[in-house]
Amino acid sequence: MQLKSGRATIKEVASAAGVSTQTVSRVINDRPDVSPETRKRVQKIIEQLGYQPSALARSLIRQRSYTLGVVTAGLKYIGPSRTLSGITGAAEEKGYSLLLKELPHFDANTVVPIFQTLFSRHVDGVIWAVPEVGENRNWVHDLSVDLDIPIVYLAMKPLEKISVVSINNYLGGQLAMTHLFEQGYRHIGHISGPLDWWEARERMTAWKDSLVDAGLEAKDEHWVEGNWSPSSGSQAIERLFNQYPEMDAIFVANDQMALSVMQYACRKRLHIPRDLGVVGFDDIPESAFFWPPLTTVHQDQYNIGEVAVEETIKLIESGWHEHEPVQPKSIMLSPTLVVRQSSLKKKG
Amino acid sequence: MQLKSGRATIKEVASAAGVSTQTVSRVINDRPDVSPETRKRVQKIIEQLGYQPSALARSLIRQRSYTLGVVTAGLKYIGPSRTLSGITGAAEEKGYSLLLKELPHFDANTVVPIFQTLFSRHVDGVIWAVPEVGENRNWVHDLSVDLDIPIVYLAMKPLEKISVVSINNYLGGQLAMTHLFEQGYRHIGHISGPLDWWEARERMTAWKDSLVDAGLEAKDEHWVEGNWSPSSGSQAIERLFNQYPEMDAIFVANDQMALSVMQYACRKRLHIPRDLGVVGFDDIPESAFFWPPLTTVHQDQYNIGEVAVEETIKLIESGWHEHEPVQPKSIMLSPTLVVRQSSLKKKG
DNA sequence: ATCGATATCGGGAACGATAACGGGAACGTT
DNA sequence: AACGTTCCCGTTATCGTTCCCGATATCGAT
Repeated sequence: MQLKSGRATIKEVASAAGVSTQTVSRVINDRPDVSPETRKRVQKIIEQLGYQPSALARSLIRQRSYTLGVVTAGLKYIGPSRTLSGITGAAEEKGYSLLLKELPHFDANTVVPIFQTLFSRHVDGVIWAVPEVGENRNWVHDLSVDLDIPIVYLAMKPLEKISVVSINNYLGGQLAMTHLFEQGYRHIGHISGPLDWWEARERMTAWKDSLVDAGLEAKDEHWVEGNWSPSSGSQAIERLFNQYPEMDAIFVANDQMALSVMQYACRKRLHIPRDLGVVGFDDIPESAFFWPPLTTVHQDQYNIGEVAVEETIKLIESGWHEHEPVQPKSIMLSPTLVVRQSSLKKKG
Repeated sequence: MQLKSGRATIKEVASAAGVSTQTVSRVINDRPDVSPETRKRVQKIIEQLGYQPSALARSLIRQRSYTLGVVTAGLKYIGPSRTLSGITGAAEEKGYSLLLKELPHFDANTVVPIFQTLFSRHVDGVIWAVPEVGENRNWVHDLSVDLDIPIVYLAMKPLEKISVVSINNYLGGQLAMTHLFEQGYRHIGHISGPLDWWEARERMTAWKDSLVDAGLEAKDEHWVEGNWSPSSGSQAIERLFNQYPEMDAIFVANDQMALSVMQYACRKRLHIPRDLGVVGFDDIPESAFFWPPLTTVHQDQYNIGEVAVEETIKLIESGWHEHEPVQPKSIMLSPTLVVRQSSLKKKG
């Protein structure tokens, strides 16, 4: 079959088949009132000309584009891109196309022009795949009031009356801490992510609450704020050991920082997990091949993207058949703990 | 300013301002024949209504959409997503939107429906950001003959009469090998990527040629094929040491596999770089924090995306002003060597 | 007073498709 | 024979813009 970049139009097909454009339209939309012979004849011409209906023209006349706007940030990190991958997969399956925008940074305040572009292209819905950092959530939310298309937010604090899909970061932190307790660690430090991130605050709070619930202390000297990067992890672990020499385990807010913690331990001749238990967060592919292999909280970022698409489309299409409008809701996905050697004091 | 998802149309603006739609059109396109007062009045109404011209309708009537189709694969890996990030950055800057498609795998033969979707949405050009694996290049190329919109290919072998943007993988391999020679290593093994990848073949050939050029042997027992993953690296290094016990250095085709080589060395009490020099490829962020830090070939994948967008737009817009049509060309970007401890035998 | 040039604006068609409606042919029903 | 159905297909209007052309007004020059 040949592709001619959609140059053939419905008119050419119509005149080649000796029918009206309306009839051609009926054929390509599988509508009933066309005689079998005519249908066959038209289909043959369509095949010959490599005709393909213009999605643009269609979007204009029907008032839907079957297009989703996706706003992301930090594609150079593995998390956001995995989520994006989930989005492309699910969108493809549902027959939706994607218009992609990427913020220059996580808390970039360039929201207005981005939404303008998306709206001018008549997207049916928007997936705001930008983690909640600083005030960025409010910038979007202020715009989206009274919007007549659905928005689904990712990786932010669940709120009333809007759709949010997030990993339960707090639960993830609890899983990590419970595991460390079970292994007999009692002096557990924490390297957090940057605290303007909602996800970092959740993980941090879980660390603190878990300690308190276990009747242990969570002093300010027991944790340090990092910025997700390996190099910030290096600095953090150094400071932390100065402030908290008795520390025998550490819950690190992501795997990249955990990696540099382990490198530090290696340099200082500290044995992991004997002298220091380490648990990370994210489960990046390298984690299983660190030395020792890293215990970490696994989150299925691909699945976040899939769920987001499904939610968005549900909201969109519920608007078509008026009877039972779907309400926005928040969805919390549960992470799991992957236990590897870096935290196995008991029988490691 | 309020956003109403583009509900206001040019007609409403026109009647609200008491002019024809034509005049409104002239105002929003900054055309001269409008009186200053009228212009101001129209602009005010536009502001009030939050009017935004429909990019869809525009794309239909002008015959260009200012939209690029981007086909990618393997977004769950860091390389493709960095490139995608470069694409979004450059496209944003040039005022183009992106329609994103992701192949389910690198050598998926679902090319036809993907192109159909893109064409039906009237993209002005396509960036084929899928590395050359197996026959996937031909599937696309067969379709793209006689196409009236430009296609720019990424990460594949340069060819006549088409536009390709690639990293010079062969040069990267040479950089790695030259460096190992300089450090005094003579028995250099190789773990390649999967050889249906063009990039893997290039790196492998560079390894082989470099050995031969240096008057050394490159036997079949001196290298093993991996599949980019850390676990394949584990298996490969094990096999390789059995086949090639004298090996004193190794050039690994990517950092993830190099990581597991180093983990293997750690288990076997081999000292890096003394007993085994290691050089990787990619320069993933973790590499600087492996133990020891990994010497690797750095490729600027973000820049590939940027260059691809620039090339595509150059080809597109050269078609508008007919006088000097730009010819497709191949661009090879040079990688650089990042020297870290894993290969510094001399003065490490 | 007439003409031509310039500035300003609007009408109609078109881009490629669909929805709503209407009309003719063939058929059966009364 | 008159009527209503059903099947099939075409006409017209529309989506939101822009382009081509023409219309009017103004003003200085003849």
